Amino acid sequence: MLDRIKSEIAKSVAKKLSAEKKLKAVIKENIEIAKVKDADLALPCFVLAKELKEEPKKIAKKLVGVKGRFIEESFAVGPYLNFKLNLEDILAELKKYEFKAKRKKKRIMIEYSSPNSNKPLHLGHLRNDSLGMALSNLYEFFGYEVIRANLVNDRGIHICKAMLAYKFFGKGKTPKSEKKKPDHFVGDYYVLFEKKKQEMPQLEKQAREMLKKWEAKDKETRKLWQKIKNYWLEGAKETYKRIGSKFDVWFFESEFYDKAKPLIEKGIKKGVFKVREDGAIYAELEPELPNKIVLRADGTSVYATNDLALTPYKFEKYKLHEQIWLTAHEQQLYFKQMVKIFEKLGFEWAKRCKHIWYGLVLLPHGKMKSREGTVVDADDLIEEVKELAINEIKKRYPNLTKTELNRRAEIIALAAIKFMLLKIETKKEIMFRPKESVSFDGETGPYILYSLARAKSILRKAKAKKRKKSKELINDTEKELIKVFLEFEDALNNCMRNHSMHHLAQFLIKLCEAFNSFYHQQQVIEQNYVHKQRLELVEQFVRFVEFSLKILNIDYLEEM
RNA sequence: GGCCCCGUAGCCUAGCGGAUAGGGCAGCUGGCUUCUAACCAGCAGGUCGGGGGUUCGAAUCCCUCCGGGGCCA
Repeated sequence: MLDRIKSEIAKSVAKKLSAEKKLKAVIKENIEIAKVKDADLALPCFVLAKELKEEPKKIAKKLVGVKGRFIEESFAVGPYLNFKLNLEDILAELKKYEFKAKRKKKRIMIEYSSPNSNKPLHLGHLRNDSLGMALSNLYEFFGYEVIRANLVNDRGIHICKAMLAYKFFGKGKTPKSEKKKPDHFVGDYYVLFEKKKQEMPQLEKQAREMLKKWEAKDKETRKLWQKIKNYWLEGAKETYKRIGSKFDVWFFESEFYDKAKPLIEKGIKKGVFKVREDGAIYAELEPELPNKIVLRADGTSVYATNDLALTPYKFEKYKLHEQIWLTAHEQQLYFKQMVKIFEKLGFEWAKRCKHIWYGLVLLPHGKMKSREGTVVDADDLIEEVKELAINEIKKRYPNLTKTELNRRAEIIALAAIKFMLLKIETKKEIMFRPKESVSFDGETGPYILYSLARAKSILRKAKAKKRKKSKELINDTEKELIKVFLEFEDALNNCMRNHSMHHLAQFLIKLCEAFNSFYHQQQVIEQNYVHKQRLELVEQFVRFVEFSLKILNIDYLEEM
């Protein structure tokens, strides 16, 4: 929508300057949302000055009085040519605007979440999943065919630790018998292992032996492993469903860790991989990057072994054009190394592997460590926030049914958590302080949901009344609100460019702030009639907020 | 030791080289018989970590130092 308006205005300006095509493009590029109150859009003339070899001030002055579509008035302030727009036209444009993007026909796989199958999802996963889902939605909006993938780390020593603890201390126990969510049931044995290890140091050795047995495909070990894994999977899927994470494909490390041998041999012949004295195989990447071990001296696999097999498989099987790994910052070097290795192995798709990373979610005492129990568990967090939401709802609606109370609280809690994680730039670390981080006031998910609910309430009540067109949109708050809509496309484009959803979240905050100001100052519904344009403005607000929330994968309410 | 991020009021945060650095939380003042007060209006709060450079113009780009986080060795 903004793009169309920009184009029109650039056209008008270019006409006045009798500018060539190239200059017209420069003009369009430079048109921005005005930062001053008495204008809607602005054209800073600095860049034009270079092109035209004239002072910016003079150019702005010369352009005063530009006429054209959408333009109500144009005036110069120093080197700026400011525009007041015809708000009726803009509103009409908003009404016409469709949330459709061009079809690019490129297939992309976005791998996100990537949990370990020995413990429940934690707050870090919530950031990953929130981003992963939102990014997937965004890519789809931009015309990609997105395959959402989850790679489960379901093998390794940590898995065996949980298995071993269960074997020793969990005889006959099941998630049902213990009344525990199955992934927590598994996680508890992992924690128990670390605890018991203090008094039973032989456990560590036994875990390693178990891993060897597992790799040798020992029947009994595999049976136990499958059992534990199924428990975990059942619980994890419940959480994924709850937070709205969806996956088209599940990959399990156990199915790929031992499939890289042919590629490794090929790599050795090509000179990409070398054999170290002790027998370990590594990729020589120095001096550009540190060397990377791809197979341990004892022949066991590392993460890289798995990705070495999985990534080519992904491209081949799913005919991908691009691929994204979404992980925390800590794995940046690792993926740089992987891309380099794939390049050296001669895979042409290597350059279309992207690693998108986000800053860690930290706790006041530092990094989350599941082994030490300093983890904010995803399910627990959602429950806690939900309790807070229940209290708030009860204050307002003491007579709701339990089911409805529960339904609303769930949606509000998830909105609060997801929005908290998405409104901050991807690269930034998030310091999580329970009380302050998940608030319902100010720039929060509930604030967005509340604004939307208010708007929807107006729409419901306005249905029965006659619409009456007023002469014009006069009030400042109406103008400010319309102005914010103009930033919508920029917000989406920026999200795409920076792989950060905060632009869209910040847009929503701004839009809701403008809406609430408008709401307080302007009455939409009068006793006998409804203000037509104001109602249309509310309709557009609802449409844009709903769409944005869908991209962010945040569910909303009709009433709140 | 090498590399990657971050540093904006007490706290959190926005700001694809351009107008008076924009919000939120906490604090203070005011507003619910009018479309939902999870809201709104206002006050107060800033050496944009320090220094240097590039530029007509720097929170934004470059260099350097300091502080925080992470990865590799």
